[in-house]
Amino acid sequence: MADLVYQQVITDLNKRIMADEFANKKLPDERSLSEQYQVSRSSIKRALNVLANQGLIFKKRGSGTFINPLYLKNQSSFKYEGTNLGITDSLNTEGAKPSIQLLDFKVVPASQELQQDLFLTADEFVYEIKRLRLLDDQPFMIESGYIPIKLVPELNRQVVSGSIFNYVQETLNAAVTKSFLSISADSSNDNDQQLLQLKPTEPVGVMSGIFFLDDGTPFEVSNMRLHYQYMKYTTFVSTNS
Amino acid sequence: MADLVYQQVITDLNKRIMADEFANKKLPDERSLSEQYQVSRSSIKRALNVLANQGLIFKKRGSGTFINPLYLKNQSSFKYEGTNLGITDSLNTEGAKPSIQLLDFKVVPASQELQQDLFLTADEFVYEIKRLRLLDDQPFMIESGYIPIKLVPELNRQVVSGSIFNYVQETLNAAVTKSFLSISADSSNDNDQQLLQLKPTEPVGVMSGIFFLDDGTPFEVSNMRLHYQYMKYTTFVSTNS
DNA sequence: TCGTTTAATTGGACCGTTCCAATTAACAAA
DNA sequence: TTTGTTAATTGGAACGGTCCAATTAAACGA
Repeated sequence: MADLVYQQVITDLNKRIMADEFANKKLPDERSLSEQYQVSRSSIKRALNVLANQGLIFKKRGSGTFINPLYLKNQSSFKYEGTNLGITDSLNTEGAKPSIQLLDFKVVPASQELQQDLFLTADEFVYEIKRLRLLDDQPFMIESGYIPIKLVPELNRQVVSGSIFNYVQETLNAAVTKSFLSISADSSNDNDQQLLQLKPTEPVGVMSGIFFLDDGTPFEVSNMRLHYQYMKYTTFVSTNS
Repeated sequence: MADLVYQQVITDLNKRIMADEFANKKLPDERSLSEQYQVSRSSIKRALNVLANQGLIFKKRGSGTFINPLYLKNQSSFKYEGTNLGITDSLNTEGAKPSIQLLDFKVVPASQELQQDLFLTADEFVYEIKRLRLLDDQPFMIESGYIPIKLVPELNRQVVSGSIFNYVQETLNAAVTKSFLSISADSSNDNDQQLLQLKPTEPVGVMSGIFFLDDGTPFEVSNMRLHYQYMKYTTFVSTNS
């Protein structure tokens, strides 16, 4: 994680910024940083671009590079800081203990939509995994996942009761690092209300998507219905990537 | 938009991919592309990186660059394709005519939170702009925006009844290109139900954030409550940016 | 003092190269 | 044919350089 030059620069600059080392909210110019870190200006630029895309700094040609004082307020329920995109590692638990309750686990034929999303033919099968996720015994997410059996032939109840992505990373040596993610809202249905302890007027947040392995293989189609108070997705949007 | 070398490569590759020119789902290697386009491999890499971060292609060292066949399904309510992040230009209207109904427009002292988010002092003022957005006369979003008066001293009811970001872009020559965005869900309150024509059990999607000018100046704090059927935020998440 | 012109600063785009790591293909040996 | 080794392919990281554009600072003249 930290053997790359530009990654090291990122890490160090992050520290220095958080330590308020740049009191005037302005970073040294790129040529000076290049000198300081004894790396090429290209690597400095690469590091600064990453930070800029996170909203931590703003760059202004002719003027300089400035720290965004509002970066701190950026606290989401999801962090995406681990080595994969699994909920287990991405969730901002804030001290609460996460747990998983397995609701259902079986093998079913791939529906038409699943065939399309997971590159399967009509005669192939998928695991159907329904789980309830909790934080300190408070349920907050109903998760329905579909994974081709051919990708993980040896999935069992025990594995599925824990972090599937971490299991895959250890056994198959393939990380789940990318996904299409769609976020929406919906009224709670009877099942939601019962499992998530919601009143009929209280809604759920919906996060659904397709998760990919690093090589682009679609690994899982997932549908997550969250207690509305637990869904907060925060991001930094920039048009000039 | 298209005078930059790597942008041109992006545009052209996009076309070729959409035209299904690469039937085997594999792009030429970077060195060949460099030759084809008569640009450096660095520029090719830059272009491919953008496409990879959009989820359009996957790159695999030693193997090649491959097209993601699932990219098409990626249709969001929001596109972020214009020159700024305004709703007016970002909304996927699908043929419906967008309109704005001005609910309230006044100048108020900046609250403590607004002072912090917009870099204001206690004696400064902000516009408070409440608007209802519609698509073909169907209301779908209640928008509450707060903009420092010092940034746009001449805002009036007519401007505020249209696209504020476009107005700013034309008059101040400053584009709104970046924002922190937070997405969540909430039960609908009386006001929501009345304005958005919702039943008590039907929820709203909430999108709130801070919008910045290109130079990093916080321009607007916005709170948007959407009819739940109109909120669909789709994105591509990748851990190795 | 004020406004204008000129120079210095600073990030942006792009080039072309070197070395490397992961993967795949080719080849040779059993 | 199968298996193990070697070579070629392909993307990744990093360097260091050129030229440019936006901005700011300095110098200058009225």
